[in-house]
Amino acid sequence: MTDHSPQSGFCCTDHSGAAHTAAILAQAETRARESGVRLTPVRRRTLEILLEAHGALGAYEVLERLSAEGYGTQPPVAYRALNFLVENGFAHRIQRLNAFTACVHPARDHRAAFLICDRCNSVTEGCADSFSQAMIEAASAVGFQLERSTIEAVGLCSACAGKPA
Amino acid sequence: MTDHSPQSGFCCTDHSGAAHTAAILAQAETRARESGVRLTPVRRRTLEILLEAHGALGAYEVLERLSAEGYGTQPPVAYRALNFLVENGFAHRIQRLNAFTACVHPARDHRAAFLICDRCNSVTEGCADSFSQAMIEAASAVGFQLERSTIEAVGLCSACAGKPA
DNA sequence: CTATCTAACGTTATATCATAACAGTCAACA
DNA sequence: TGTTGACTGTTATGATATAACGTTAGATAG
Ligand SMILES: [Zn+2]
Ligand SMILES: [Zn+2]
Ligand SMILES: [Zn+2]
Ligand SMILES: [Zn+2]
Repeated sequence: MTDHSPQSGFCCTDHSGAAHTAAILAQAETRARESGVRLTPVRRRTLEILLEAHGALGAYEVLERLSAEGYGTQPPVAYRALNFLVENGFAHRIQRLNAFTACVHPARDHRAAFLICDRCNSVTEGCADSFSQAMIEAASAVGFQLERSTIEAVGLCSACAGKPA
Repeated sequence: MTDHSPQSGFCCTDHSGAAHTAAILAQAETRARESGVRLTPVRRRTLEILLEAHGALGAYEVLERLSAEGYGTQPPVAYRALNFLVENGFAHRIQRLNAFTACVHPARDHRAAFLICDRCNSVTEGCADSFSQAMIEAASAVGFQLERSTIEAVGLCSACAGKPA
């Protein structure tokens, strides 16, 4: 149920358990130390908030929680922390939802793809390394030097697919 | 230079020539007639505006042009026309840019992928039917019923890759 | 131990993107 | 010819994101 190895394609939806949260947070801290970036209190708390969330969170939702806990109350506070997390591989931005989600395997370099449920808005991160490689090659065939890709799929998660419309 | 067949992967960047514009517009009109949707003046003009543009256009850019030509002056005018075009396969939305681009082959059913140049903001539409199929299968392996995907790649177009930074 | 520097944080103000809600128009048609 | 429904337009507002600037606090050089 909980295979985060890079070849596994899409993985499970449930990343909100406390065990996962703690483990992922620990990985993130290790990686931050190794790469010399500072996982400051706001940044760390923002990552925790994302990890505790069931789906992706909008910047203003994150801001609400942060300001309720005594951090800054204005949008840049949330956007700065979130952008830091995204730029350093601790979180991903979900374009379709204008929202952010914690990376489920921040310890390794990877290309991600996302499965977004139309019904319950759950977001599942999967590994898109092979898709990305194929796209880099297809793009290069027309002279385009591909740097990074956004892959977001919309449909029904397994939980919602079972239920009636 | 101008192969729009569905197997060709990414195709050329230059779709702004008058010949292309006219041909694509004609295809769109044919398809609209066939599928019983109404390509009204605002909608048709909006599609022309997208076709004439070199890259993707934001809704407010489209609105500027429309209102300068005597159409409505308020955002819903542009958003309604653009949403109509997207829903009916005449245009695509580029999530990363909050912008819209005319579909280069509105005559056929297809899954699109986009190559977005970081430097000049050009947008190239390519065919992603095979990627999409592969993703549907990968998603189905974890019980996700995939409906549609957004695939957007960022990098340097062939024109910009040659130039100095 | 100070002076200086800089990354990070916080604020105010504003820009940018998008939609809700409702009124007028007009062609289709019972 | 009255009704209907799709379309276009408006006003008003909501949602997302950033620019610009002052403050704080840890790091480093003197
Ligand atoms: Zn990730
Ligand atoms: Zn679901
Ligand atoms: Zn297309
Ligand atoms: Zn370019």
